[in-house]
Amino acid sequence: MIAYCVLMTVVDPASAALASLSQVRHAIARTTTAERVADAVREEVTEGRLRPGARLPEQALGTALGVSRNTVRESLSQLVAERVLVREPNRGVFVAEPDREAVRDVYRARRLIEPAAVRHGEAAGPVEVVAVRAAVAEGLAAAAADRWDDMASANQHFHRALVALAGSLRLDQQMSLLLAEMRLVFHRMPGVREFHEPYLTRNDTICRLLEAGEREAAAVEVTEYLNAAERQLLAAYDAL
Amino acid sequence: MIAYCVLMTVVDPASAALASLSQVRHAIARTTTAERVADAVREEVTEGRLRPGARLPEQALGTALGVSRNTVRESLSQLVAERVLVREPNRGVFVAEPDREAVRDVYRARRLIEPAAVRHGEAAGPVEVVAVRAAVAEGLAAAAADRWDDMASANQHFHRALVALAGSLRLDQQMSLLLAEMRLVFHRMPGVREFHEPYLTRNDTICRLLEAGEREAAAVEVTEYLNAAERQLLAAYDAL
DNA sequence: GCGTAAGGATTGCTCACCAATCCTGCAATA
DNA sequence: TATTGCAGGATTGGTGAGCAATCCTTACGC
Repeated sequence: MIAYCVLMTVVDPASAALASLSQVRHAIARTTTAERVADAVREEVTEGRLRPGARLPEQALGTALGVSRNTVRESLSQLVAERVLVREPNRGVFVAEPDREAVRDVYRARRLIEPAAVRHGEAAGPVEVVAVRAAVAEGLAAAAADRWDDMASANQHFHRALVALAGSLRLDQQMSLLLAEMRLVFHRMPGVREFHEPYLTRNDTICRLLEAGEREAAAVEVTEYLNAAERQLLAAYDAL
Repeated sequence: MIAYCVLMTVVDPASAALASLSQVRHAIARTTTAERVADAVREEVTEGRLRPGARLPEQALGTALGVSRNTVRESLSQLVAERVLVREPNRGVFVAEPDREAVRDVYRARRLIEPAAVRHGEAAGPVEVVAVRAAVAEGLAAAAADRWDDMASANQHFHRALVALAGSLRLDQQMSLLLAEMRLVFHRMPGVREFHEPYLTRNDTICRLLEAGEREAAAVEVTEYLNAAERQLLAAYDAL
């Protein structure tokens, strides 16, 4: 296999270039209708225009988006798999309402993944650390401009950048799912600003440690960050 | 919300009992046809009866399983999301053929998750360690009886049990996806027996360390295990 | 050998339809 | 009063036919 590729490179350099193009094929490939519908619904949910618990009737969605009910069904199934929506058999699909246990479970996973990525991530090169710094800057800028929604997004970018230190596409995708679920948690409670603001300086601290190469210290800081965030969220649930 | 539940308990104990029943609701819920089709296809793939690269025409599947093409499409979409199948737009869906890079990516993720679960898992109680021991015993028994397929399954149970030490349902599911992908890797190459057998004693070693409470040492052992397995698989790819 | 056109097969998607299930409201009953 | 029973309407789960677009194959012409 490898020998074959090498051979091709020797014989015909252009072929190798073409072969590498096949990796971006999915980018060229026209997005399917079902995907676009799923993207649209997902955005409505993550942006908070569809609140947790809201019902999504297939017929209504179909006519609203100008696509058939079958296509809608396909999209909804995908979002159910992503935990953005929940299907209740013979009743319909609803925007998920993460409960206390969901929060605890998500944080158990995050406490495992994020510090480990910071501590032992195999792709923690300068480029990846720069991405972390960029997310921190994005958050500070958004806060300075009073754009609180953007600050929340920047915070997600920060955590995504931390996991990216592991250099695993599959882990990145898993993290995206967890963060999408966190968005739903935030939409269930008030005070997004109050929640995220204190973490701006924490993010900066973690990033500085990373830039200084002190990964163990950074990992410890991440763990404390996550513990504090979980405590705060659970307390908010109690007060609900 | 919480106050309301407590109130109900005080006023009417039977209501609390009924409320607890809602937690097993999903167990009652009749499985949908699309799900069953997905399960069937997934099993065909993981059992190796559908080889990597095999094509799955929607029409043929539908008539073979006695369901409509729409239902088949829904099932296939789900399996594509699980990475068991790959969809090539306007061409069809195929059993995935994990390449070298897929193997490297999966192992990057596993090297992050598994040692971290062993090292810092928050649910590493006696019960969970017993589950690890059970998987080790299962593998030894299968090997003693020359049931090599069962030994491979037992090995997967072992790694699932390691991740279960973290106590996160979401992490468990992510691990299931990674292991399903590994099954496809094994089906692409010969010598399942030769590959798995040497790891029986390693599994036992890791389990002993866990039982002795030496989690750090166990985690190091898991890391070396994964490194060795990845090297062996990549070498097998080169020889392909 | 290489480009190209015709033909067939499959996918992506729509539409119309039906049975089963669920929800609602209302009457009947204890 | 509170529960039970029961039409009715709405929604879901699933089917089948059908059509345009795309892809693959093959044959043809140069």
